[in-house]
This record gives sequence, structure tokens and C-alpha cells, in this order.
Amino acid sequence: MSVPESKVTCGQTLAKVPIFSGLTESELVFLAERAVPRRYAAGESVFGEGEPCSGLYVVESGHVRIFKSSASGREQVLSIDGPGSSIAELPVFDGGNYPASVTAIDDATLLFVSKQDFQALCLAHPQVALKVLRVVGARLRRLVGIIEELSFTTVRHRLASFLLRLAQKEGKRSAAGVEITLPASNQELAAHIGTVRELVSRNLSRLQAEGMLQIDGRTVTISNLKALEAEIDSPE
Amino acid sequence: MSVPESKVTCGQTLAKVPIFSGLTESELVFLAERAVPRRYAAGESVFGEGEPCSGLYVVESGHVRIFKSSASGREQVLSIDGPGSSIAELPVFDGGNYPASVTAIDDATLLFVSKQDFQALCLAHPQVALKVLRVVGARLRRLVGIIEELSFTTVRHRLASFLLRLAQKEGKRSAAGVEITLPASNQELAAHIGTVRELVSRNLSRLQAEGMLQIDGRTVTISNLKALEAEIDSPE
DNA sequence: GCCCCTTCGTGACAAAAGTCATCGGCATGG
DNA sequence: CCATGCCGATGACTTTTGTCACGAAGGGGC
Repeated sequence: MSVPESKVTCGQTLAKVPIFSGLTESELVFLAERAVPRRYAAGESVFGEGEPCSGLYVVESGHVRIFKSSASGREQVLSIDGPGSSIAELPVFDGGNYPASVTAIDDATLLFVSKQDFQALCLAHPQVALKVLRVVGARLRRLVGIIEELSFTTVRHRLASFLLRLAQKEGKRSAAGVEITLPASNQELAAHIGTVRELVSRNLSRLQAEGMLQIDGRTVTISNLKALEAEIDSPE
Repeated sequence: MSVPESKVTCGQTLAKVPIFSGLTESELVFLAERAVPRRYAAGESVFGEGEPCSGLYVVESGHVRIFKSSASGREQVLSIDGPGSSIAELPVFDGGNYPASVTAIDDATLLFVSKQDFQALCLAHPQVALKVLRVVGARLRRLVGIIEELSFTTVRHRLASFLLRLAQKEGKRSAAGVEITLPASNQELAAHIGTVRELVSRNLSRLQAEGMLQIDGRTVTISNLKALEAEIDSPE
């Protein structure tokens, strides 16, 4: 009996997912046989906030955006996740609905694992449950961080720290400073730091006027890193 | 060999903790022998944000307050937990430091379980890990709820929804409406809804002026429940 | 090239949030 | 009984945030 090719691909992907690392070959196959690959076009919804939770997803390729949206149309991004990340690990266990919405940012392939299969796996392999707890821990820290920023800081602060996080992660050193690429639109950036398009635009301009940045389309060069850093840890 | 009395008490407490429900008698004893009771006076710190995490706590009696504090002295309460709640379940697994601070609100007794003991327990009893995931799920939902409120709503909204939550939980019907008791001080209330003392005071007065409430010291009677409810789900 | 659509930047406002200072009540403790 | 200190209320003011409206820039698609 031969294993379909798509299942083999699943297996290879699964082995790279943090929460499944440590499983044996045969266990991965077991899981791969039960994981359903689903393809999403850029912008397509994976699930919406409030829908009943049927299982968890693992990102195989592409990126997803986890966010809340308000009645008035504003959005707050909670997390962006790429290959290897699992999403909705938690609602699987507490039986509630999905607490936030998820869409694909670019074309993406996700593996779907049903609640039942996953719970069975956790019971059979306690290490998996511990791994899940670990990634959930990271998620919780991020959420607490967002709360902290929203509760204590201004849009200006949040923008500065967003830029610095970007610089940390994917910044390239150039002659004039550290070069980073902004999210697709200011609207999107606003959803990350919990505000609206206009304030992002204004605050970016202001930081540039103050000589910390140099903006060129979606590319920003941080020319005065020190000043920008001073911005985030000084209350004034 | 006799079991010390304090250990027996621990065992009785532990049986009532959600994450430990389902353990057998002997397993509870095993855990009780390793749990260390610690007493805290009202206001005393249990641990501070950023401290390395050595284990988790279970609330035996009293209440604790989980919160973040800012450089400028403001605080944001993340959760209030009472008997039966476990706290800091998560940092135990991801190896990081405590993400927030915890103090006792009133005189309290907590049971401390070391990281090692707890991890061993989870490995030996996968159901425990699943239970942990469940309570953590609830915690995550609460955090996402806080983010949603901070990001999308005004102080007025947050105050209204705080009052309604209080009414839901501990409200007593009286002639004039639903009667609730506010937190000890406006400062404390402010920390719950992410603002400052003055705004709480002003907004409470305003709600009273508009006829929704009747304030008498720390007691509030919600005289127009409908209106207050309308406040929270209308964007205006 | 030309239209259509989106996004950006901005000015002008309006509303909300936060700061500062003051006053008055109330409890505590000498 | 008075002094002291904490807390609540409130007025005056500043800063921040958010809204609305508009014009300019750019990128497809036809």
C-alpha cells in the first residue's frame, strides 16, 4: 500500500513544526495521514472570530494574520505567523469558539488537524502537550506585551517600538543607517499598533522631520537609532 | 508514618483546583507532599514581573492581583484570581521570566509547586496538561478581551462594561435596581480599565448625571440597566 | 494614453484622555 | 480636639487621538 504524495509532503512539514518535534517517524506519518492540507489565496479568510472551533492549523507555506475587528471597522492585529507556526491551538482545548479572525496574507497552505485527532495525540504523547504549552506561553507573552503598550504608551511610542522591532528582525545596515521595509500599507501598520491610518502617516512624518528616519515609499532608513531607542524607554 | 496536618489541608485544596481535578487520591497526596504553602499579608508581593520563574502557585485562600506596571507608575490589572485558581502556569513551561507581577489583595495562602514537580506531573498524567491548556485558554481569551477593549473603546465604554460585569457576577437586586460594590478605590478601578483615577471619577459622575447610576460611596446602584447596556454595544 | 481605484499626506476640527492644582470630607492617631 | 494624610471631586488646561474631507500620486487594465 503506497502513501499518497501529498501525505509525504505533510509529514515533512510536520516534522519542522515546533510542537511536533520529537515525534517518531511513525507518529508523524500517523498525524500526516490525518492532517488535511488546505490552500488559501492571498486575503482569503481561514476562519472568523466567534466561529465554533473544529481544530487547529499548522502553517505550511505563506503567512497568516490573526486579528480582532471592531464594529466600526477598525482592526487590531494580534500576531502574524509563518511556516511552522500552529494557530488556534488553544480553543481546541477549552471548547470555546475562535477568539479572533485569521486570514491568509499571501497565498498559503495550512494543514488542518481536527480537535479529536489532536487531543488524542496529546494524550498519547505528553511531550506534545508540553510543547504546545511552550508555544502558547510565547503567545501569551506577546498578548501581555500588546496590552502593556496599549495601556501605557502613545501612538508615537508604539510606532517607534514597532520600527525598532522590525529593524531588529529584518533590518539591513546601509550607509545611512538601518534599512527596513514597512508593512504593505499604513492602514495595515495602524492595525498593528492599534490606531488609524492618519496617525501613522502623521507620526512617521514627524519622526522624519525630527531627523530619526528617512522615508522613501515603503522603505524606511533609521538614521538615528539612538534617538529612536530613547523614544521608547523614556516616558517623555 | 503519619502525614503532617498541613499536607492534608493541601491535599483537600488541591482536589478542588480545576487543573488537578481527575487525579486519584494517591496522586493528590504525591502532589501535596511537594506543594509548599506560603502565606502572604494583604498587599504583599508574591513575585514581580521579570523575576525568573521557579514554579507555579495555586490559590488556597484569599485573592491575588496580576498586573503590569509602567515606568510612570500606572498599573494595568490583567486578572484577579481567587481560591482554586492557578497562576503562572505558563512561564513554567517556556522557561521565561514571569511576565507580570502578582500581589495578595487580602491575606492569602498560596501553594507553591516547583517547575520540576509540575512538569513531571504533566508527563505522567497527560490529562493534567490538557486541563492546564483549558485554563490557559480562558486566560488567553481574557487577555484578548482586554486588548479589544483597550484598542477599540473609550474609557466610558470600559467603565460601563466593567460595571456590568460586576453586576453580572455579584450584583444584588434592590428596589432601585442592581446594587454592586466598587473596588476599594478609584485608583484601583482605573487600573482595571486602563486609565487614571480622575477619569474614573469623572465618568462615574457623568453616568450618574445621565441617570444610569446612583452612587453612594463605594456602592453603586444601576438604576437604568438598559441604558448602561446600550452604552457598551453602541459605538456611540 | 486614459480611467479607475487605492493609498498617502494634510489641514481643520472635534472628542477623548491625561495632567495639575485645589478643595473638602473623613478617618487615624497623637 | 486638632493635625495629618489619604481619597474623591472638580475646574482649567494641554496633549493626544480620532474624524472628515480633499487633492495628489501611482499602478494596473483597457
